[in-house]
Amino acid sequence: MNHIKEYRKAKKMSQYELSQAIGVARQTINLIENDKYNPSLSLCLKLAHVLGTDLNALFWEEDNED
Amino acid sequence: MNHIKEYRKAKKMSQYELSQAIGVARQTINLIENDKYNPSLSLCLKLAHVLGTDLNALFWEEDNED
DNA sequence: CTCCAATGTCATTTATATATGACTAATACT
DNA sequence: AGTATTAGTCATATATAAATGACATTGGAG
Repeated sequence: MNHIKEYRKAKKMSQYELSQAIGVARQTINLIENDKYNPSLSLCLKLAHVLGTDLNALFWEEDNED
Repeated sequence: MNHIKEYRKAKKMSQYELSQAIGVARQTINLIENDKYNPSLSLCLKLAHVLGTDLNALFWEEDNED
């Protein structure tokens, strides 16, 4: 799971607005928020910048490896 | 630019060893280290785990606004 | 120097991220 | 009640990440 939706809501943006700000399709945002697939690094970087945060805040889970 | 090569060298791993540890082809590691393309988030996460670091350390550049 | 491991690179193929258009289901507002 | 906006989802098409096999180059060790 990622935290895109939380950060997007905090910015009071719709999926459409976020998609336009980044330059991707609305469906792409929707699929990523719902973990339907696996965005590219460059898209992750754009998301982090537009949402005013960083990669770890959006995508990093400190997991235990067992 | 990313910092994969530095972290890989710090672990004294070859591109091949890193690729095997992650489960991708050696060429994939090579291309990513040389910024030839744009890895997926899941691959970035695996890299960070195997290299004992996190997403920001490997891929985040804090751009200053001046 | 030779030998070998590590790296860079190329061409081809396969898997999948992303785009596009459409439709439905909520949610919000009058 | 309605209408508009937002969000979830589907099917199809395209771009590109990643796999594979091969070959050339570099760098280090003997």
